[in-house]
Amino acid sequence: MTAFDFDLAHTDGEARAGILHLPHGDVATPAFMPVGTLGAVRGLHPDEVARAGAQIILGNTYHLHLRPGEDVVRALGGLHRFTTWPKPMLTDSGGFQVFSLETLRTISEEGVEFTSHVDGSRRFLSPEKAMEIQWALGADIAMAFDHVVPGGSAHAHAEEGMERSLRWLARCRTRHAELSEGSIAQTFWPIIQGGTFPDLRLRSLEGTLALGPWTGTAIGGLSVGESKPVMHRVLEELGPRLPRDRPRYLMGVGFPEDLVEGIARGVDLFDCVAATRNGRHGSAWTMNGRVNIRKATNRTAEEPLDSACDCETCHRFSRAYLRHLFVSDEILGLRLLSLHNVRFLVRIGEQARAAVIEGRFTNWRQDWIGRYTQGDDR
RNA sequence: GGUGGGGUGGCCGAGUGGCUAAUGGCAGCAGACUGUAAAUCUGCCGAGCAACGCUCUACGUAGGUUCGAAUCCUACCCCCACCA
Repeated sequence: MTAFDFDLAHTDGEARAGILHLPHGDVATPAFMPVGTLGAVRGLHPDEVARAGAQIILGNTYHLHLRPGEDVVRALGGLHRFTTWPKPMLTDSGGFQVFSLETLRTISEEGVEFTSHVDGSRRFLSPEKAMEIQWALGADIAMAFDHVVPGGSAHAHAEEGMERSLRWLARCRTRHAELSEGSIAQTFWPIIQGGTFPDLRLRSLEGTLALGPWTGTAIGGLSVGESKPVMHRVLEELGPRLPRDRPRYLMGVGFPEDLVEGIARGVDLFDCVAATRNGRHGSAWTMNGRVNIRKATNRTAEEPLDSACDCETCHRFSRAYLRHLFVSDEILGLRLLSLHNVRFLVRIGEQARAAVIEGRFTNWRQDWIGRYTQGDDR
C-alpha cells in the first residue's frame, strides 16, 4: 500500500466499501467529512469531532487565505499542526465561493476576483493561486479550482462553467505537479461539472479522465438548487463511468437521505455544512424526523434527541435541557446539536459500510428509507 | 398637603387630532438552511370569522369636545421625584 491508494475490498450493487490511504491516516468509506471551513468544525473541539467518528475533515482555501492567510498556517507548521487535527484533511479550492459569493466576485479566464467578505479588499484567485494556497495549507487532498454554476443554470451557462473548469483543471494539475515535485504529502483531485445536463456531464467526465490519472474524482455542482431526482440521475449517469478503483467524492452533499442515495449510486465520500449549520440553528436529525429543539413540546421532555443515537449529546442530555440552552442562547446548545448531527451522518457511513461488506446493502437501504422520516418529528 | 413627571398590547418602549390594531426591541410561535458572508434569515404575534377581507375590543378609570381621540378638556385612581 502506498499513499493515496484506495483499497476497494467490497461492493454491493453500485455501493462500495473501501479504505483510502492518506498521509495522515486511513479513511474507511463510505464516509461523511464534516466541514471545518476556517480550520475548525464550527463550534466543536477536534477531539469531539474525532470521537463522533469523523475520519477526515475539510478546510477552505478562500476563507483560510483571507484569515489567517496561508503564510501564517505554513509558519505554524501547516493546517494539521495549526489546528491540532491529526487525521486526514481535505481543502476545498474556493470554487464553491465562485457560486456562493456570486455578488462579490468577477470571473475571467485568468481567474476570479473576489471582494473579500471580511474587509472588502480585492483578492484574486486563479487555478495556480488556489494550488499554491492549498499546498501551503498542506491538507492530504487538494481540490481543483472550478467554476460552479447554480442548479437551475441554462445549458449554455452550465457549459461555460464546465469547459472553464476543464481548462482550469489542466492549469491546476500543472501547478500542483510543480509544487509537489513528486512528493507524497498531498494529492490533488479534479471536479466534474456540467450542471444538470447529461451531455455536459459526460463531456466533463471525458475531459477530466483525459487529464488523469487521478487518485480520486469529485462530482461538483450538485445540491446547488436542482431537485433530488435530477441529482440522482446525474449520479446514475456518472457512477458506472467513474474509475472503479478510485474514491468518488460528492461535494457539498448532504442531508441524511442524500448520503444513503449517494452511496447507493457509488459515492464514497461526502461533505456538507448542514450538520453543523442546522445544529446551530436548533434542528437535529433523527430517524423519526427532524427535531426543532426550540419547540414547546420539548419544554419538559426528558428523553434524548434521538433514543437510537450513540452520540455524546444523546447519551447524556434531555431535550428539555437542550431546549433550555437554545432558548437561553447558551452556546453549549449549538455545540451539542452540531455534535449530534455530525454523528448522525458519520453513522450512516458506518452502517452503509457494514451493510456493503456483509452484502446486505439493498436491504439496509430499503429498511433505512422505510424508517427515516424527512419531515418534522411528531 | 404642595409642585413636577408619568400610567400604551406578555415585558420594555415609540407615538401627542385622521395615513393607528397602534414604530422598535425583547419574549413567544412557526418555517428555511446541502464543497459555511449563517449562534443566521424569513413569517406570525389583541380576539373572532363563511379570514388575501370583515366584525368586535383596545392606549389607567369615568365623562366630555370633535365629522374623527392613544393623542385635546374635566374629574378620579395609581406610580415616581422633590418640597413641606
